[in-house]
Amino acid sequence: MSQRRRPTQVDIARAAGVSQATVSLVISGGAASGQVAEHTRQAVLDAAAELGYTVNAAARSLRGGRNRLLGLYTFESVFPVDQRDFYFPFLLGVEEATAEFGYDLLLFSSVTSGERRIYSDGINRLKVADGCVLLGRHIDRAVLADLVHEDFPFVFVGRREVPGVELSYVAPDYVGATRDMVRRLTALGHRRFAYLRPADHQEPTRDREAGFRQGLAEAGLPDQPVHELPDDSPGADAELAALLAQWLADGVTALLVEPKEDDQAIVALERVAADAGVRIPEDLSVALLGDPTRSSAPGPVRDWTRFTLPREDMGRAAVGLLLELLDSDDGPRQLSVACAPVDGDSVGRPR
Amino acid sequence: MSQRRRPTQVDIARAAGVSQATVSLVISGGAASGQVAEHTRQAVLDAAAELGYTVNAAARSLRGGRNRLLGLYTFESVFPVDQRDFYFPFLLGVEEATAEFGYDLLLFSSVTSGERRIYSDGINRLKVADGCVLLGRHIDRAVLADLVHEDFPFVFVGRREVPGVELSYVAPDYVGATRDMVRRLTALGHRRFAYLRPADHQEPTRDREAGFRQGLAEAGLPDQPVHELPDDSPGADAELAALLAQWLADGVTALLVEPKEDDQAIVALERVAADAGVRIPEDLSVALLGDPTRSSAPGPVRDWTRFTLPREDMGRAAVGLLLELLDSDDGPRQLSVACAPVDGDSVGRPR
DNA sequence: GCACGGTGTTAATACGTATTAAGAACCGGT
DNA sequence: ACCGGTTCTTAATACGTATTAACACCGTGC
Repeated sequence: MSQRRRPTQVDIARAAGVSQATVSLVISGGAASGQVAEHTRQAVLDAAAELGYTVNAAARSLRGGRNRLLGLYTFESVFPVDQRDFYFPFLLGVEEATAEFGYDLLLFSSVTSGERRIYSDGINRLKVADGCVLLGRHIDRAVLADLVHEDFPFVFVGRREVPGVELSYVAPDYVGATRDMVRRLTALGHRRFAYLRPADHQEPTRDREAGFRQGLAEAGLPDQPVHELPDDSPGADAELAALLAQWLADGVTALLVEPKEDDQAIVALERVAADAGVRIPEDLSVALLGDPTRSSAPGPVRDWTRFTLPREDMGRAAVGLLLELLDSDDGPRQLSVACAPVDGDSVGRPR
Repeated sequence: MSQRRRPTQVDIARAAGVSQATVSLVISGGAASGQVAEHTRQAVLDAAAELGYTVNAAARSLRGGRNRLLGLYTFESVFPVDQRDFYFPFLLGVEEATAEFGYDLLLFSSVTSGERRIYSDGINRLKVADGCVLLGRHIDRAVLADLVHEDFPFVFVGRREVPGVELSYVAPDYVGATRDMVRRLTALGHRRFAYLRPADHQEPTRDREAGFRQGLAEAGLPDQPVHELPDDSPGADAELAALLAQWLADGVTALLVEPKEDDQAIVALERVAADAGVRIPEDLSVALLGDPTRSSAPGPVRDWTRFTLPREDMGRAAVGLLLELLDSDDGPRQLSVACAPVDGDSVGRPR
């Protein structure tokens, strides 16, 4: 492959008999390009095609122009190209909306020195793109603050807080959806609840819990116990069995569970309930506060009562919000997306 | 988005009492930076830290050339983000290898004026990336020739020929795999064959057919009939039933089928054989010359005897070849990838 | 004292693009 | 003929960085 110098706008200008500034007006196609006469415009395009011209993305970025590239970056260790990945539908929504808006999608998946990072040697790699959608549960909050400080346009998928800065994000309304789930359960007659959440305290977890407490307060019920999902250590089943026994002894008739991104905890819950002879929903109603992942356990899959977050729609909405940010001088924005209830069959009237 | 100006190397230079060139030497850390005195270097780093300096990647790229982006473009009308898409595994392989080599992957999926094209107003959009992997069965051969003429580095996935130019590609060895399949069937005792192929005459179809004829010649057998897969028009089943009847009357004991990208033809074949009371493989052995797609028909899925092409590996190999092209001045290259046999249960001894 | 080599810094420049104010040409009205 | 407005093009400049040859200074040897 010969390393021929690529043609620049100066080359096009010479070939078309105009100035480089005119070439730029035509090629960049902005509002000012309307000033250019049609015959001049055509001469420039002909010359560009003949010489095989294409824009130098770096030069355009340096000058503050746009490359019509939107980036996608995840803080998770695995890039979401596996269809079973929780984040895969977000990628589909992002890809679809990006294409529709006439942008190409840049997957920031490169690994250097065994790691994938936004900042490498102080250089923000994301700036190759005009803006970026960010995914992931376990974020680096310092990196987010850095992105805000350098005014790099991004939209995070999910609600996140970083002290001292305001972020743009598209987030499911977990507060409302969880409150509605409690409302539904109390309408069925449930008065005693238990609640299982992941051990970390990320914002989505805190939002669901806030919705839980709102739902209880609405129904005039006292605060009720919140527990952490056991991890997958050897004693986890025994721990869960003990919790289950305690709940039943306390008169708990409904359990709310925030699913993790794998289905291990839900599989364990079903196993422990079956071992204890507890039927779902006859003896204990169980509602999930989100979608379970595709089950990797053998056997029929339960149709859980839950709410579902529209992941593809959220990916699309993130792109829409990001493009709004690119087009305006306003500050960070937040968008809330409703979750949809799914009836399922894991909830019934209390015994 | 507030428009605060970010600190530049000129600002650092002023704060440290040195020139911008000295700042650049320190920050870029190349071989030449060893010339800078330690106390000067420290003053620069202190000033950079105090002012919150980060490198502008676009300016650095403009000065140096490459963006470390590899592109992916498909000539198919749908971008392969659906996991059932024939091309999805290629995308997975491309993404994985691209990340490993420290490049980010740019999906050229943008749609303008209702279309997705490489050349728009004569401008090659792919050139935002350093090079590009191309996919698709129904290609625009003129576009490929244009890419070659402008020395744009690309690798096509699959063997393709364009008059007057030589292309770089990674291709399955369909000739060898089909010849081996014929060899296997003749070893089982089959002497009379029928062959079904798609109606178009793309290179992969021609390669398989060449392998078929090689296998026959090896076994000292005369040429045998080649037919086109019926389309999905109303009379297609009748047409296929007539062919089946003719084959059986002629003593055909083995059928070779090149699968299309959908499974419609294979579903039809199974239906027609069952209607005619022809059992596979007892009455007629059937071997597929490639992978069938995931079946959309209800019921158990047959384990077809076939060869399989390693689509993810091919995606990876395409990236490897593309990076070789980027790093060398040599001309176009071709790489052949072996297909793996799958025993399946649709082939047996002739009656 | 002069010449040479080594060390350290910098002025100048280039990379390729986008923007803007200025200039030129043209047209219509008075 | 002159003036003002419109259309179109362009000279000049900026964006932020990396590179290179030139320069200044110092030390050493003759």
